[in-house]
Amino acid sequence: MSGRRGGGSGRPRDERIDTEVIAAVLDGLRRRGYHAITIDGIARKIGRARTSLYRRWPSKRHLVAYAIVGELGYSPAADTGSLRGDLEAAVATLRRAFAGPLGRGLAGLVAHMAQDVALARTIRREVLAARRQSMRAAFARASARGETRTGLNIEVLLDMLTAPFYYRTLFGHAPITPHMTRAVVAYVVRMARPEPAGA
Amino acid sequence: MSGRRGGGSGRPRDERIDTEVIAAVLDGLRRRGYHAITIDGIARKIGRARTSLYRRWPSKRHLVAYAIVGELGYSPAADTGSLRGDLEAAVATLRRAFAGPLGRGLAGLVAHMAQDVALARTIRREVLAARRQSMRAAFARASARGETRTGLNIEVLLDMLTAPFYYRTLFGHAPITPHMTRAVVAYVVRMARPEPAGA
Amino acid sequence: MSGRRGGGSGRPRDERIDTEVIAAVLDGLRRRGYHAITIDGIARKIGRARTSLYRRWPSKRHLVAYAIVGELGYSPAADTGSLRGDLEAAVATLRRAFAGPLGRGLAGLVAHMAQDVALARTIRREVLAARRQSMRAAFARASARGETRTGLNIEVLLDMLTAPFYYRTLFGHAPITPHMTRAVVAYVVRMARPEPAGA
Amino acid sequence: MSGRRGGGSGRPRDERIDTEVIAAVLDGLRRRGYHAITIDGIARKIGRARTSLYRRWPSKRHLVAYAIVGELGYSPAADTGSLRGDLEAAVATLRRAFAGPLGRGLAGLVAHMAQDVALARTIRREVLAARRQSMRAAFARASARGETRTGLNIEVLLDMLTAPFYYRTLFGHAPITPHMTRAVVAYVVRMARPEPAGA
DNA sequence: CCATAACCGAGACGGTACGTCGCGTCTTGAT
DNA sequence: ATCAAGACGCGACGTACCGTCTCGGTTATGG
Repeated sequence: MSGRRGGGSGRPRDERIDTEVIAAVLDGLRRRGYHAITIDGIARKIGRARTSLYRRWPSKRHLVAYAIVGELGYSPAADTGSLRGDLEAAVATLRRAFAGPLGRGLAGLVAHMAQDVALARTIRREVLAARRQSMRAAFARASARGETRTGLNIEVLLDMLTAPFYYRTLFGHAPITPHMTRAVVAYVVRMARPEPAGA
Repeated sequence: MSGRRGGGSGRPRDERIDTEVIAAVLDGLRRRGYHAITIDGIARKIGRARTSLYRRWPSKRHLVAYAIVGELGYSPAADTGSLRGDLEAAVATLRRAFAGPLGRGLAGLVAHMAQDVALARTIRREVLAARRQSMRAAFARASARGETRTGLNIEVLLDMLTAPFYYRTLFGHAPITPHMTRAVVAYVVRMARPEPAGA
Repeated sequence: MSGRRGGGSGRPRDERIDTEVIAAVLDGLRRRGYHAITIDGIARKIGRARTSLYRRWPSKRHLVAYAIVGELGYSPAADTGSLRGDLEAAVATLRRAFAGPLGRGLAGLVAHMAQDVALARTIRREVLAARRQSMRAAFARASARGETRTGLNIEVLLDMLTAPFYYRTLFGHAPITPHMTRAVVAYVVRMARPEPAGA
Repeated sequence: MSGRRGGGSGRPRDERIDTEVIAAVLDGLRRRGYHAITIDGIARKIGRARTSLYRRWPSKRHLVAYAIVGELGYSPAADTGSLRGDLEAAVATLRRAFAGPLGRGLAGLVAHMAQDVALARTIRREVLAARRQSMRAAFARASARGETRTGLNIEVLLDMLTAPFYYRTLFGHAPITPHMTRAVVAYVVRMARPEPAGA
């Protein structure tokens, strides 16, 4: 997402700039929110030239998206031995991410996705897809262990599992708490478990 | 939300302007998305003066929020006799709204909520709260009919029921279909139903 | 050259801004030369918004051209009773103009004329044409008085009369002095005078 | 003017680059004018590195000045036997030069002279001075032949002779034609000739 | 019936951020 | 020491909206 050079020719990029920029963006998100982020502001804060940012990211939205993607990272798809454990691990990374700068930045990111199809595609591929894949794997393991019934609509379950965290972050009608986190996972597990034997 | 004048004296407001503006905003949302909405653009499109818009709404975000709130409207809180029916009715209004201009405008609204606490409060109060209240009532009726078990975390259930629609609209990783709608409602109903008798 | 509004509608232009801008431009030309002129610098110097300049002139070159045209002004085409007197009066306005900010600005103006055909046309029309016309009239009066011979190539004479002032200003190989001014006029008069009777 | 390296060690300069650059600059001047000349553009056009240009000329204006000086060249100071012939020869080289890329480049050169005193000095020395010296020699020969009267202000005559060509080139109010060329020379010769005997 | 007050239209104003372009310098690896 | 490649710092450009303001002109209504 941050343009890379081809061969070994030419003066090499100063890797520190990348780090400084991302740090400044995340700090800006955390402290004042997305709308306060300015290319010029970032550049001045880290004492670099505006040009050096535009050399790496074609526009503000790409820059912020890049920072957010790095922050959200890739959930390690823990294998804890139980569906509940796996899902709680997956969801915990979401909760942690949203508690930091990402929480304030998410709304801005979403807005830019709406006006830049390519950006939206990238975010879906780089962030959402990876996380969903790891959660699908958790369901597959549970299925192999006989913990889940058949005919589940996994995609919908994944939405019901994760969407509430995005929703609460974006609309702020209720906080994301450990209790709420456990409740969501518990409900999903309940939906997925096999029919009781004597039915 | 659209500012009103004081006494009865003076030239009266031209009510048509309100209508024209809202229509133009929704049309703009539908056709080109939130970021393409411009106070000046709206004014030119309907052949009115910019002043006339600022006289009604203090800023662009208020205007757009007003248009969106009106479009989302208040879910009629249908009482169909069954929890599944009630929830499907409630969710159907969401689905319809997101299929129209609101779908494209949601991201922008969310972004402005993130930078304007007062606006966020208003949206939560005027839009989310009303819808949630009607759904809570549906759960209460179901409880009275003995359709649900006790100890349910209704707030979490409401999030799991509605968040997927916001989530899919904002991130676009999967479409909102009738099949998906039914699946979500079915899962929620399943989570809420009483324990099978012979357990 | 500075865009004018149509009817009487809308908030009227603040005429002071025009004056302040022109004064600042001329002062900048005089003190630091053309290349030091900056839209933003002008705006800051007079405490106005950059927008207010762009509202009047579409670009820096238009602004500077406008300032210069005003400064060069229109030579009043004095009628002193003799060709020498008329030409000296006409040339004197040139000399005065080039001694001020215009001298430093002329090179920049010329450069911009070379890259903007429309601007070049305007300058020729508004500045050169007017001055030449008044000098042509002086020759016509001299002709009526019998001071000049027939068959003169007036256009070439006008170039030989005025070009040296532009030339010395632009290339700086020699100063423009009263003595040089008189010499140029004297030579032109000599070229134009009738053949001596007994030839 | 094109910087030279020190000792004999190291990889030798590629002389072709000098030629390619100058050719590209003159071609750029001719086709799109001074403002379209770009260090980077030149380098790309000839497939060389920007560094190779900066190694030879310290800045864009030096490069262009160098190209122009070479193009204007040194007038051969012809000795045709008559003042008219000598001056026509001298002026013809001017006319030819201005008909080519130099014509479009002159304005830009003049602008850079205005903001770089050293450059201005160089141009005056390398270009103007040489040409004027050769024309002064022509006047000296004419004086020796008794073709001119005494007390002439040669410097002013030289300006009146050559300035019109610069002037018309820079302002474009009239073309430079053979007819106009002859007229200018004829007027200068007329100004310079001795007083008619019977006066 | 006519004065007042709020409206409407038009557009200038101050301001912020954007993304682009060109400059001239610096840093690298390879001839 | 050159060459090719390209990052870097810098400064200015012109654009786009924002939200505020100041005009002249319009229209109900209340003294």
